[in-house]
Amino acid sequence: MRYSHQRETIKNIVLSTHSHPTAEWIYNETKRSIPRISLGTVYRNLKHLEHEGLIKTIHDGNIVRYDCNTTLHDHLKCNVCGDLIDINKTEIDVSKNIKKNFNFKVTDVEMIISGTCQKHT
Amino acid sequence: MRYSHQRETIKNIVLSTHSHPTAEWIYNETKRSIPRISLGTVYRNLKHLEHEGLIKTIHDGNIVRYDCNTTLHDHLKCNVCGDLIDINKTEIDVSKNIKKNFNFKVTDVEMIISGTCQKHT
DNA sequence: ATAGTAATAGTAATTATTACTATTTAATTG
DNA sequence: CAATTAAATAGTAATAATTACTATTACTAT
Repeated sequence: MRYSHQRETIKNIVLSTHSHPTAEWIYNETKRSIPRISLGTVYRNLKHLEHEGLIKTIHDGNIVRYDCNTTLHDHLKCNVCGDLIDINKTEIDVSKNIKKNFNFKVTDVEMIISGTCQKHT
Repeated sequence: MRYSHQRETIKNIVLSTHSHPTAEWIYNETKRSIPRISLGTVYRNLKHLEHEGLIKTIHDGNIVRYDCNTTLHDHLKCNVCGDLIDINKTEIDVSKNIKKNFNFKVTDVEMIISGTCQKHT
């Protein structure tokens, strides 16, 4: 992987926020220091960074977001303000704890566990 | 809600499969009995059916699927064949059980719990 | 310094979904 | 039953997010 100023800038921007930004937000932030950057460059480098394990893609409904927290964790999504709040795996083992620990009123849970099913053993 | 042959057909198709179909698949199935049906009609009626609580939307990465199982449950997604396997809430309380109960090798977990955060109390 | 090739900018293409509008059709009423 | 009314549809256009394409730029090794 050859050095590029654009990728370095994108990396620093994503790694410096915990706000789960979208590609569009990252694009606009990057434009502040590299005004002529291309949106395609942002997408390409986000893919590279994910492939290197530096960031993770998260699917917030049909909105794709990027997360600098690559540890195994989940999210609480507020339906009013849209915020995503990080929670650790251990904290969700009993879903009743969410109300107590986060003062968060749960209305829906969407979880997809990925892996390999029994057909491919 | 006025009766429509199109909506009735779409409803029957979605309710008769547990394969978590996409809008495109439902569109093609519906065309078999209503060849001139419009894709917009499919999307509009899937929204209606969801609004009535008859079906649920699930987000499989960036692919939107529809589920006739409206009970609170999650999914195992196989990275090899793409299948989504229904699992009940109680079965995931301890994630180690997944390997044992489903012979499913977990590589990633994506979960979003929706609701209202403490800022809106 | 130059050559070679990866990365970029800018634009076009693609895909999924929604919006729009003239026409059709289900329900209502006389 | 025929006429009326408004909801639903078909067909098409528009939108949004992402990817593909290509000529140009700029790292890096020699």
